[in-house]
Amino acid sequence: MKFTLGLGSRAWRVSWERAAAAAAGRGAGGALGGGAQRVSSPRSGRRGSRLARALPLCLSRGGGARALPDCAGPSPGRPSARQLAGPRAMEQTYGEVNQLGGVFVNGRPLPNAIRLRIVELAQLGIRPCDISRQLRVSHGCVSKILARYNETGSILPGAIGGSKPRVTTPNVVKHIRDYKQGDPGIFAWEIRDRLLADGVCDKYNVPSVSSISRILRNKIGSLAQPGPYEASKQPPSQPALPYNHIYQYPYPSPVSPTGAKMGSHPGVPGTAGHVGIPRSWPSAHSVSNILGIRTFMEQTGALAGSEGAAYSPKMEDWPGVNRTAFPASPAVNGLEKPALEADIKYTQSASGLSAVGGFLSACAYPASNQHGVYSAPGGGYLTPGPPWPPAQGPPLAPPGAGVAVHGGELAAAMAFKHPSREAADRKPSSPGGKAPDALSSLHGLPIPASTS
DNA sequence: GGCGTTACGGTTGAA
DNA sequence: TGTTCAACCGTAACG
Repeated sequence: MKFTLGLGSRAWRVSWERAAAAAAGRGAGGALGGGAQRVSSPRSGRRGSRLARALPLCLSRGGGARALPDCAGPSPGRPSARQLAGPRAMEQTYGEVNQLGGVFVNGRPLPNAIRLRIVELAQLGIRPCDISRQLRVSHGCVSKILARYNETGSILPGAIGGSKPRVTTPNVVKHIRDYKQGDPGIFAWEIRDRLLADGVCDKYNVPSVSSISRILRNKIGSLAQPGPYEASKQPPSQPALPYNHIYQYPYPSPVSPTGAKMGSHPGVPGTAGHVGIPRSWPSAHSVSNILGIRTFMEQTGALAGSEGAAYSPKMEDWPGVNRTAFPASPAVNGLEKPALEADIKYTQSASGLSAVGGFLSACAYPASNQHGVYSAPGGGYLTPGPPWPPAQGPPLAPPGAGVAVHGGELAAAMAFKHPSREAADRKPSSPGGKAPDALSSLHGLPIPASTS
């Protein structure tokens, strides 16, 4: 059995048997805890011992999974799908399987649905190690996502690629020059203070002293004449705080979903009035943010399974996710439709490997859709093991329903998670203990006791 | 056994 | 158009 994964224009074919075998090889129970064989090696050689490298997802013509011999070779850098050549290159595209049996795409973020699920389970009081096993995501990743969420309130990955917007805009350079001309003996730190005082920059985009010094040295130099850079490139109406919408990147209050709902649908400018947090660059989107948008989308019927061809299937193309898109769409109120589609489309089978068929039927997404990459492995993220979900409760992700949480439910459940939450709120002191009542009804999921 | 940290190979997109 | 660079990613392993 196979399924096709899509990553942008790349097609990823993944053998489900490979994933299943990778999981089964580490214990029939599915959970790593008991049967997992930890691949242990000295740190110096750990890269060469990566199971993911040894067990790439390969697909032969006959449908049987096999490991490409060259995948485990000593050559630096495992060949990527793009690098494969030959008559069967089109067939031998693959993702990777981690030690837990989960499928991931190296270099690419986990799907939002998984990220959301991680946060959700953590807030249910499930320990990160259990989350890791259940979702088949490495514990480092779980830890990372939770840490990020606790820090920023965002479950989304940071902006990948691109460059940070320059803080030394022509306007800033102009002001620096003015300051220097007005007071040739001014220090860089004084210029910095004046940039702040005059509102040319704020604390998030003010150039560093070293940058100012560099500007003074390189761009302003003798102070005699404005450089061609400033003269020719300065826009006629440079905003005083060109990157404020970036640097004061806010995330909405979980208790005010209204703004989120009406937030940053593509083309709809985001609303202000959020609390800026001192994080300079990466994007952030709160869970409630996403859910708010989801609710909005649900209300508008946009989630009725439409493909939304108008939106890029690439997560980085989502405004607010992609660094590039920040200026065009603040997206401060959450994900746009593509992000929602990512969650919606990322279906997971609660019954895991035993329900591959059902999963596949629910995963009829175009291969060109990147989220299809995760839509398939999504099932792999779920432990096929017996105790999850508990038999007495509804599954975490009913087949066909996907991992996408119902916006209203999770929004309510997440509402307690205020951005300014304290560390004490991060995790229950006793993982197996009671979760807040608001959470205990989330998805109707009973809070499982600690498995250890 | 759980978890924070980090090296590593990979992807991405602006310059 | 192709390359470089610096951001990010998740995994695996260490401690």
